[in-house]
Amino acid sequence: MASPPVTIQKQAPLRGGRKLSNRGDPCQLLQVLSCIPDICLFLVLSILVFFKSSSHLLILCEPGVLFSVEKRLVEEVKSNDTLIIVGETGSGKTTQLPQFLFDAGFCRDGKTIGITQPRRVAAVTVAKRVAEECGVGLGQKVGYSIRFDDMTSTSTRIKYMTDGLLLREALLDPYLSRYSVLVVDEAHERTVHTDVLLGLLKDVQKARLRSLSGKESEDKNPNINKGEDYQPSTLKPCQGRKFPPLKLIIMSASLDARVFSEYFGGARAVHIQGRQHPVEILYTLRPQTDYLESVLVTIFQVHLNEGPGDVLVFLTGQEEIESVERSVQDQMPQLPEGSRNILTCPIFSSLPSEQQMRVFATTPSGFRKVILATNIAETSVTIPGIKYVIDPGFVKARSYDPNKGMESLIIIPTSKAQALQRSGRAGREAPGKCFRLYPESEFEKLEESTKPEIKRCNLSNVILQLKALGVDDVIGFDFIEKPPRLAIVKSLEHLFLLGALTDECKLSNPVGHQMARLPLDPMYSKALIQASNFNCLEEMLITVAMLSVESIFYSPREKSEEAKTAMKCFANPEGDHITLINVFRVANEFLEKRRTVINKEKDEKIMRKWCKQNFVNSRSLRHARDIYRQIRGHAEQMGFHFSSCGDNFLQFHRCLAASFFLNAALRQPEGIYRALASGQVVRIHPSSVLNQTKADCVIFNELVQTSQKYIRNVSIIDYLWLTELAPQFYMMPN
DNA sequence: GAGCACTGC
Repeated sequence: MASPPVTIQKQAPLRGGRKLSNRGDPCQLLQVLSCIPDICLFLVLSILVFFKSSSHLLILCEPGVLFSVEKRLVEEVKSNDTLIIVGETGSGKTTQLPQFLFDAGFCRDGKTIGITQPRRVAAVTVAKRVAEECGVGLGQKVGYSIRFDDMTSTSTRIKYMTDGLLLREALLDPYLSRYSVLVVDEAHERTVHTDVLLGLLKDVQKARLRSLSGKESEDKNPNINKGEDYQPSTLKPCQGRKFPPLKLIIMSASLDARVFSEYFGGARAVHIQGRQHPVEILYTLRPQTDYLESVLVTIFQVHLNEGPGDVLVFLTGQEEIESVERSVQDQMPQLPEGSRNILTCPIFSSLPSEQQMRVFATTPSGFRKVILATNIAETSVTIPGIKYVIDPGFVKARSYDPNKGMESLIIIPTSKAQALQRSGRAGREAPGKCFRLYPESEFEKLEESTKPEIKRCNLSNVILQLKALGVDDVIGFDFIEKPPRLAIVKSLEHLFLLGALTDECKLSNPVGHQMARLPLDPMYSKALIQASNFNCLEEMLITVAMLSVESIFYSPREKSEEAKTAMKCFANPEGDHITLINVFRVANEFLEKRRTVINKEKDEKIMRKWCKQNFVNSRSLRHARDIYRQIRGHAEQMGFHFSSCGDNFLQFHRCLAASFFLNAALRQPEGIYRALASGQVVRIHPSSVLNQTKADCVIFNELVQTSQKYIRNVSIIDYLWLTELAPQFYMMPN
């Protein structure tokens, strides 16, 4: 296991893309290659100088010619309905552009400029900064709106929000009539929400134009010559209302603006130069057989041979992070005296937040921080002080098999865009270095960009949303990239079996419409609707909220026995669903008993303490409580019949069967289970309370392939209920 | 008897 600490000789950084073989290096691990041609270096430097004296955006129009951008950008927006802006990180596009547009009068008549972000934290932090820059209180002229947290008012004119939230808004206001401009930021990340939003906005833009020209009726009239490139809007007609044109701005960090430009009919694209410092890229000479070993060697090489600065290492998951951390600790004593000053710092999303915060603490003097991160550090979290990035070139990615209805997590090579994003993390404050642990020839073979999420996920929710927006032909919908046809068909089938769609594939009334209104997985929405009929709405509200979050139980390796004992207090022999209800109820009772007045911060503290004692993940529980409150509000608005089954869970279990019938599994002679819908052989996940019990028939909520095919969140049901409660799927032979 | 990247409504 032990790998000898490696000494390497220091090499002069090169410019101009020349390669050096590192003769004389016994390890021959690394080879230097600069990615920054001299001309670029010059440009970046000249801009840096300019930035010192002005906070304005810069636009690069012709080589070497710099314009102050405000006027120019506003002109571009005025003369183009759709504009693509390619801006590097640090260009200030997200904070500056909306202010320019506001000043240029785009908020006249009480209209709003909306800016979408893929992540909640980005929406909040950018809004705060812009409010500060404008010298206004947050929630006045500048505000943000994200799920569970709305900081806007009637006077808000610059509104930052998550893209998912804007999609929800479109359900209530299909023409997004309050917005004069919509800016889709970070479009290159291609999340499901961004992709659906782009398709929707393109449609809204067309429909608004048509509302002005009074040609709305043409869509419905077969006698009008519609020309070759005629594409009717799929939105519901706007019934004589007139809408001003919608300005669309797509902002992307990647260099392939072409995809977006082509999608929007050859829309104009402009580039904005950023403030990124140059990063030197280094590759290995040969492919590495064991990338974790290479990571270790490189960490020590950087530590022994490079100047001061913290190191960021990209790994694929918790297990790798913990293993590398152990190895670094084990081998540190072999380093020369005076060099045993590495401080390792893990960060991944399921790590409790107090421990995550360690990466932001200033490195004690005389130490070098080595941050071991998943791709949470790629976009979600920006860590200061990073000068060196070590990138083995792998990522754990979700993939989805529509045929089997199964998700799996697989380790795959990163894309070029991802590798670029990772290396950029070394150049945020000063010039840096990125060590890619593969040869340059391998880099050339990587995919240009990461496969858009919409091509590798379950589409049921997307399709339900589109149907609710009035898009009936989802297969024909103008996606920027079409998801696999099979995935669409399977999801349509799925929604039909849940009763959300009619035989004509239209949204059913009221079930389909109700399901679309609930911000939940369609199967969970269906469970809530069913629950009214089974007199257990209260219990089902808790259940779907708890099922909608990351795992509730937290079990650190070193305290797994204690965690197991703690979990037993909540366990119910009927299954995981009641067990989750127990956790929610006990936590709630504890809080009710402890609190005197309602004080949000104090409540949180009490909850965190309770969670720690009971090995419950406090972040997950808080999230579940938020979802519970939100969904309860929706259920009240929709006039659901509120009821509780108390401790008589028979009806609750029948309701589980009636809702999750597509996820039923039967026990086989050998103690394994067979999933009825797909015929796959599965096992009950060891974290389930039903693990090692012998129920004949169970329903489950998740089927995940890891080392085996596991079902998670499992409860016992009676086999006969399936034919009784879901005859559309389990027809009895006559 | 396992272990799961990251988001979002």
